[in-house]
Amino acid sequence: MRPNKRDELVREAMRIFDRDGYHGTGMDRLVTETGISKTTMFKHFRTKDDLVLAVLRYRDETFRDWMNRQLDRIAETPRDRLIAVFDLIGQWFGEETFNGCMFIKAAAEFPDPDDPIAAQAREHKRLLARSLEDLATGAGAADPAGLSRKLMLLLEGAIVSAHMGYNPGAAEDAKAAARILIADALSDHEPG
Amino acid sequence: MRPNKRDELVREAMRIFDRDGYHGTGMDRLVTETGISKTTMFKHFRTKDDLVLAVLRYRDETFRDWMNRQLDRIAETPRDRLIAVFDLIGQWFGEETFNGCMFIKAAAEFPDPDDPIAAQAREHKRLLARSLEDLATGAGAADPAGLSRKLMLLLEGAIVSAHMGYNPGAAEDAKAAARILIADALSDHEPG
DNA sequence: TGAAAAATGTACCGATCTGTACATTTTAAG
DNA sequence: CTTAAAATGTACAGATCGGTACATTTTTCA
Repeated sequence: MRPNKRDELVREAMRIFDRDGYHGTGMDRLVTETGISKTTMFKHFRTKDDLVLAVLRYRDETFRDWMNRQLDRIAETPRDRLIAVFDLIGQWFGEETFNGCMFIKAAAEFPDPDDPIAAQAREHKRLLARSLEDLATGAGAADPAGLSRKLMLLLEGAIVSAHMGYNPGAAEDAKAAARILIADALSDHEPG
Repeated sequence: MRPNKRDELVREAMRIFDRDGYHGTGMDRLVTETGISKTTMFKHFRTKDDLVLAVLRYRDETFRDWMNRQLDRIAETPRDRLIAVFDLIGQWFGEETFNGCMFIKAAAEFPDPDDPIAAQAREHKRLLARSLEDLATGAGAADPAGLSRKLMLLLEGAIVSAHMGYNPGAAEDAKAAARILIADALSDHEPG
């Protein structure tokens, strides 16, 4: 049980930051809600920003891991996996604790693009886009990077629409749109 | 000069909130940067949240007004206007002060969906979606609401991608995707 | 069992937060 | 010019912010 409280703190802080926001969550609140002492927190993390960064790294890891594993499980072909992405986010949106994307919200709360937190958020999205691009390549798209970027737009848009609460069927809409874009990208017509 | 300082405050606060975030901007900072006294601020707005709300209302008004006027100016048909939306956001992304969408960021910083600030953000998006739906109806789409929701996904996705800085060509990607979705929505095939 | 490491509780620091009190000055309009 | 409204400056209240000091207790592991 070497770094035990540390991991526990990261997991709990993730939950609380996601629910209440980064600036909206004070260290004292973390103490009372996790039961972990402030002394311990600042022994593991020099600053609150360091904790936020660790939370985002953990979130990136678990989220992409979950998505990749689920995709492998529920869909066979790269093309089907590209579409299944939108089933997964629909499932995510349906969770009681769903409160939008922690990286989009981090970008909103830490406006300086040079801030390591903003950089980590950007990197998470890059990695997601890379995964989609690999699937698009496997599906035989003529321009896999272009298809990936378009599908990322749908993904981000669905997350934001669902989070803001003005489109409860955002995942289904995104899936329908994705089908159209994928069909277009896999057809052999001339671009233009 | 009845409500003069009030309007000036709202305009300046919009700029500063957009740049530094809502929780990231203290009232004292607003005082030093706008030159307006704190006494005056709290005479016009009972709380900071009231000021945030006024800022969002002003932003909603000016943004949608700008978009509608520009659309009328640069495109003739409803179909062309639906596409021109993505030229406009590309123009917006290119502004030096571009820092994402104030409503998406408000939703990120004020997580309670019953908060009037979150409600105002939601309402702004509903109004935008309504505008797109009207254009889709004018363009002869079989399912204008559905097309509007899909285009909103692209719009939100482009804003987020551009803001987070991982896709500098987000507006162009969104425009290309929009062309495909619009063509599909205006064709007379059976829906799948 | 004993020693090192980890975690705790409390009390505190200076800074910043939203918001107020109040007396004074500036501005606008008749 | 007068008068009322608007805006200002200062000073402050009470709470919370991130972060630290330090002595004590708990846990781990050999």
